[in-house]
Amino acid sequence: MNKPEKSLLPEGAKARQVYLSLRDQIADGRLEDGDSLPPEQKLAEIFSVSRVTIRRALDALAAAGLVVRRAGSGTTVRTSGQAGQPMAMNLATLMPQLVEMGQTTTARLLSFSYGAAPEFVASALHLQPKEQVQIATRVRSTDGTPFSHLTTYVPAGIAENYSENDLATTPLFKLLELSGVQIKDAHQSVSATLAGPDVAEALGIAVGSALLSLRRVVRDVNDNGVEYLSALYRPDMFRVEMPLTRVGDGSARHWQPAIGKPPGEPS
Amino acid sequence: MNKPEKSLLPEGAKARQVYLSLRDQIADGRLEDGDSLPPEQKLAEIFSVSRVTIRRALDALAAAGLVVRRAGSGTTVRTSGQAGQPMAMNLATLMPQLVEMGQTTTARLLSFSYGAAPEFVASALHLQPKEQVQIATRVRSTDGTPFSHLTTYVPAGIAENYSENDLATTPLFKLLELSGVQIKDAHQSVSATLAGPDVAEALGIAVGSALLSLRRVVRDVNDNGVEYLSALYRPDMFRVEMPLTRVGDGSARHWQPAIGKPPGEPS
DNA sequence: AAAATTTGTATCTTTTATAATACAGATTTT
DNA sequence: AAAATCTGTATTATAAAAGATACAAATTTT
Repeated sequence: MNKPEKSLLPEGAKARQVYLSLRDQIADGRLEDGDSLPPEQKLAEIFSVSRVTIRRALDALAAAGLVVRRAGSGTTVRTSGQAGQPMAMNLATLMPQLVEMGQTTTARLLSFSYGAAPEFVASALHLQPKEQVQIATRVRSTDGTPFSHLTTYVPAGIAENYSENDLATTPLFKLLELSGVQIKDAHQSVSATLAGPDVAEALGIAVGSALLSLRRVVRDVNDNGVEYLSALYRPDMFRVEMPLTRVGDGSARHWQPAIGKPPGEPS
Repeated sequence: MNKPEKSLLPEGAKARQVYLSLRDQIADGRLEDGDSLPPEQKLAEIFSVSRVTIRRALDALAAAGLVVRRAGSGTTVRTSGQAGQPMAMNLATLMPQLVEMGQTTTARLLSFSYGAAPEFVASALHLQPKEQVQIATRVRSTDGTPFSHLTTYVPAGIAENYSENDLATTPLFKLLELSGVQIKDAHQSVSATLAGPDVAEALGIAVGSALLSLRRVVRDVNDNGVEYLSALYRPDMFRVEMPLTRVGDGSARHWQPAIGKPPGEPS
């Protein structure tokens, strides 16, 4: 009745550690495509764990498609033929390059309510304490695979200009502008966090997976905060891309974000 | 002095899950400063685990300073008085705002060698297969606390223009320009990953912690790749900040990175 | 074709995490 | 001041992860 349950992230502490170590060696080039891993028995000695534990780690690596195992022959690294490149959000456009990639996204509304703004939202949006905000949580998917978990906070007065249904179809900042809000600027902050149970379930990933975390505060022409976004992205499906140019001369030489130009194609 | 960072996520699978869930609820505002958590017995029922497991999770939260526990009274969320804001790297300058923050960083060289470029480096830098590169791994600290783990790949011909010692004192792109390299542009890609054993040890964090991952390819005026950087940052100490402006009219309205302007102060 | 390797599978033991339960000490409520 | 709550601590039992071992099946080497 219970299927083997091929987990991408080992539950146990040691197996997980071995998995992460090998994954890192593959990711940073210490182990390259086609390289043979040491036999399981050797790995067990290297990591000072039992072969069973090594096995669990290798199972996870194989499930993730990072290695190929063949009885008698051994385990080899396989990084080519990896799942297509993750979706990219170009900083210059603030929008995922969906059109270029021929991909479409769908949104599903997980929760929708009005309530007092949490402290950090109120201060970021310059709201009165306890001011009412609309809190909506959505999951975006591409080709049926969820890749982002979005929670937005919008002052109640503004949020009343669009319907709960609109949220499932239209990007929020479009809704805001359609509502007459004059967006002036935004500030994004990117970081990383671990997936908790609810987010993990919504995104179809293991609890404790790494997530790209993006927070965005959007302000209108009067410097009133109109949107606070807390977004979590699967790092294997989403990245923030930033083309940069070196400008200026001599000691005034500095970096500047390249605008309007997509990132250089990988040859 | 800095305390040895007792953030230690629980080893066990369930305790870790509870810890992450509660931590997330605190992080995203569902639980606010001063809020009382349900008593341990209630939490055990809510999460369907034993009180012992709840206790381990709360121990970790308390060690991380996110909650305060008082016998008889209960456990309350404490987010104020938290460790100061993380260092920010402004996109517009590509440099951490160290001067403004009155902070200094030191670098420690973990490894230094020459070898064949890993495939992904070779293709990103447009190198010949097997071309020699200098591979250096450094850890940067601020006030004695390590916050980033940097691995750089530089073509051997270029790398010979500076010494191993220079690496510990000077940002790499400065060394490159001092070496006569004319940097034209760069491309950064930001994502997230989990800390493996070696990185975890170097950064003084637990294995399996979330890390901000940044990859940067720097090219010179002839479009030759001169540096490949793979950087890992502690998310509690480092963020990438991106100020953005809405420009244009009507349907041509779009986002643009704001340049030369530091992010708005949080009042 | 035989021998040596290496992965696949199975069983058993040991260790560790979790569960269940009880009660003491601190704090608040009645 | 007594009762009700809640955290702190301890004990024992059960479940899960890890270790140890043996051998079969696939592959490579000799």
